[in-house]
Amino acid sequence: MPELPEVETIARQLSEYYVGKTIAEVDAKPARIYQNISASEFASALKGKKLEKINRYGKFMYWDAGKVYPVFHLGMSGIFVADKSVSNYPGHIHISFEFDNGRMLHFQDVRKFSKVFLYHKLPEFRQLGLDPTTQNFTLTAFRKLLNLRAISIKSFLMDQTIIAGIGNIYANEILFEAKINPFRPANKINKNDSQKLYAAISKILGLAIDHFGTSYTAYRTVEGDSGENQNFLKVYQQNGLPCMVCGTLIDKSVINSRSTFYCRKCQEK
DNA sequence: TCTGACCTGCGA
DNA sequence: TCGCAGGTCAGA
Repeated sequence: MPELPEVETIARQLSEYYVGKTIAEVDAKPARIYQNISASEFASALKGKKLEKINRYGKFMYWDAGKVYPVFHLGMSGIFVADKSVSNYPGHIHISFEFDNGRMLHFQDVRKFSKVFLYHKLPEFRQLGLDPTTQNFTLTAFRKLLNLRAISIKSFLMDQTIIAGIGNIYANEILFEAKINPFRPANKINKNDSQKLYAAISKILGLAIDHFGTSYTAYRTVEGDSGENQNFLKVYQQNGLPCMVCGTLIDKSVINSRSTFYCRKCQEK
């Protein structure tokens, strides 16, 4: 599910509602989502802890709960809901937090592809590449990364060890914005196009954050609302519809087993 | 570098 | 009933 804009939206809402509050109770049901800890250990480690800060790196969200750091990757269908009444699938709630102000927070994942970790020091995410919302993501750094890889530019954008946070929806939208064919090898992107691509990454992700993310299927905000960015998509799931720029019908293809949407005219090879 | 598996719900 | 879906990773 969620790519960088959706995780950012959730992190911002959780910060607003829950930071500064103490976790009074944790009900963590055993599930395969726990990676380095059991559900019961996760619950007992967090009970009584004050939620100091909520951060995000790429598609990972991590909490600072006073020397305890739970880390969440939301997989394809993981969401946080403020109240069970806003959940479409209450039977798929895996963790429930009760805060000292009486407010509840539930973690739900229908498909159970999420991952939950717990660390006792600040996580560093060394296995991940640059987060495009950080200061380290410069045009110079981006061009260096491009030159190193012969894989398709779409695969490049979605490789979390190169750039952290871009998934299938935004890879398609970013390439359309930059007018670059998704099959082009990353190391064949020239100087002019690398500049356009670099700008498109920030623009598309920024707009999606402004629109509270894209709700194509499972994603909802903490309050159970849909995001709004699905109303602004130009190519993702638009196959067979005319391109907004030139009118050519949007094409659908497959790259690395993932649906790929692009305009053959605007994004010529 | 690519494919299939993981899991469940939905729409054609 | 079947194929597909925002992701990741092991294994070929």
